[in-house]
Amino acid sequence: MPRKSRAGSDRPTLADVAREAGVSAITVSRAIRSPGIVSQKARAKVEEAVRKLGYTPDPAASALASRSTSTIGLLVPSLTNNVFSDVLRGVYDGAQDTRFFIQIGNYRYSALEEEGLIRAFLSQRPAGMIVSSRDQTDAARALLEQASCPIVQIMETSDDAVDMCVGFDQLASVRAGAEHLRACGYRRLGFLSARMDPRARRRLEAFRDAASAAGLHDEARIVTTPLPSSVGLGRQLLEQLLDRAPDTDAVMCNNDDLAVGALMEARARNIDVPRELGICSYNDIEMARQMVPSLSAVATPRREIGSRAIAMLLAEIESPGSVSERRVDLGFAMMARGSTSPR
Amino acid sequence: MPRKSRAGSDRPTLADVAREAGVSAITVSRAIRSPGIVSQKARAKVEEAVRKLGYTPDPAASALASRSTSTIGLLVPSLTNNVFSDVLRGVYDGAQDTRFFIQIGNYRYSALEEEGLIRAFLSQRPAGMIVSSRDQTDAARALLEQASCPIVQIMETSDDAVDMCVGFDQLASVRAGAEHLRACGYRRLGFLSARMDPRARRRLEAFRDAASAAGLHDEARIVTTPLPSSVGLGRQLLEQLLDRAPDTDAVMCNNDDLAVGALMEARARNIDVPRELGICSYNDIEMARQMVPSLSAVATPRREIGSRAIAMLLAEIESPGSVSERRVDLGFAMMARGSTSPR
DNA sequence: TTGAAAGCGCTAACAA
DNA sequence: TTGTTAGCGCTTTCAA
Repeated sequence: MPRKSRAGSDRPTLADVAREAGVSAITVSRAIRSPGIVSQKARAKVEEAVRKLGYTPDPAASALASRSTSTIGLLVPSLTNNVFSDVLRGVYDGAQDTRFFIQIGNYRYSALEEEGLIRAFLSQRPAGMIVSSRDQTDAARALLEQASCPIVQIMETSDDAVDMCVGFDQLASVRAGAEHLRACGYRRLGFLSARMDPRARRRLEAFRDAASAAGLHDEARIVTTPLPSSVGLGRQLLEQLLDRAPDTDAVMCNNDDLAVGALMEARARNIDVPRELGICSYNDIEMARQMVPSLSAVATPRREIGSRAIAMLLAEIESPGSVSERRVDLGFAMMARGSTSPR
Repeated sequence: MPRKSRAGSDRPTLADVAREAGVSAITVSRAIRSPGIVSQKARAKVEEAVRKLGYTPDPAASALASRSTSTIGLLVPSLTNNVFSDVLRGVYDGAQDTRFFIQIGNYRYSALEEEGLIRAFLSQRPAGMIVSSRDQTDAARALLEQASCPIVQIMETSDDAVDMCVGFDQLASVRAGAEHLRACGYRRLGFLSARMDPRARRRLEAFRDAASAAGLHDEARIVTTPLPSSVGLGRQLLEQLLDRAPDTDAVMCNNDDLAVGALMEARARNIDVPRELGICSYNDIEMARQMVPSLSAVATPRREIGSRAIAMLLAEIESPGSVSERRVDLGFAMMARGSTSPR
């Protein structure tokens, strides 16, 4: 049966708008996408027709014809983790008022799930991708390398980025924390860490190195677990640490949840922080700063990472090759507060 | 250095797979979408060809031809708020291993932004939508009512849901908190609330009603601010409350951040919790439970809301009309802990 | 500056 | 069970 308006979709199409405006479909398309290249008159007629019919473009048709979408994929290992909610915020704020949509994929700290998501996202021909790890499977890495859209890897700076990267030196940041504790005069340093994903593992390594270099390494004071991080877990880990090595005088925590938990456990045991026990947190989410005593912390630029990543991506989408600084180090800061003090 | 320019159309299509397998395109399509309806032999040939060519379907083409996508839109007012990160987790876990994708829209507590997002999402012909508010603009509400996909409104139970809803009785939950404080013997009840979106406002109203009914209402003890909630803000709000009404003996907080902040401020001022000041939190995220003393709280079923919402949606997408319980009340629980005590 | 024609890659509808 | 045909609504190309 020849062309005839199908039942079901009463939604106006580009052709309907064209008819209404008395121009061709392609003129409507141009008037919408690049108003600058059509005449004033045509544009006005199109705008009027669009308004009158309540026309909204069909993104699927657009994607099919143009072979590109307005989707930006964002892959994160966790949605509960406060770290990533800050990154998310930076990304979403940066994408606000652009034609782009953020689509989040949560791979739950599984490299295999991540690979599946990368595959699925790329099949949509995204305008760009932001990925949170540099620990992809080989297949995932290959997919990213073959991708035809710009890609930003976030959280770490690395020399072997697929395309662009923005983050900070994770190892140096942990060393700064250890050094802070040492400089305060603490000598029996513990380390608490949950969920040993590759990044957490590298940070633990960095702590070992730093402690060793200072002659303060004691493996008995390193307490880790594969469980996901939480405040309650921080309490448990400190308990374990103190069972094993009661004379520990300071503890570095691999994230804020654990540090808050450690602080609470210390309080429950009437251990004086910072006098009897120094606590240094990692990431520095707002809550950590508001504890009593306020937690000293290695502050990481999570939100900035998100906003910088999306900015780089948008610039690169706009004009490929325009981003000259393709490897951005946003640094970190050691915030000395009440939970540690010179002794 | 610019990244690779235009992608070649080297990507295999359905037609390529069909040629390789020696069957027609539609058979490939069927073998992929509903393997059950093609012969064993054809299926095997198709699977082999798919593997050999590394074929991935193009979702845009599929969406255009079938007039439907595998996208599920999820609209939340905030990404930082812990409340919604729990909901997100429930939704994502439920969508895991299905063919559906979750696409999040963050309307940042703005009804106007929400309307824009609803419009944008619906133009994509989503398979379903989950929306977090019942306070849409009239236009947004109209869009939802005309939508041709199932819709779940979450967080509150309401009688005028657009389609389905899952949540709990927000007003009763706050009344339960107020009643708990009264039952403990507290008599001069305060209330702290940040960001007065419509839901927060309704909860404040419910608190006023409950306090009034118990003869315990005192407007001077109600401290609110339009600022977004944070632990630091909880500290400030308690400070304001105690400036205004120093004899306040208990405080209900409109969420956990504020309650933790209030607890910290009390600690900084050496106010004994629960003896001198009772604190009741709202939502009950894990952190609240781990404080010292542990925070009493009205626990809300955030994760369950997410998983139930996605389950209802998937069922309804699968077979429209199959969900009989279209209005689900998941309840709440008053958790009495150390931050309040009978006196 | 505008338009006509030709698909983009897939699926609905019908036919065999 | 399998295939044929005709689009889905848009953008690309090329021409005017």
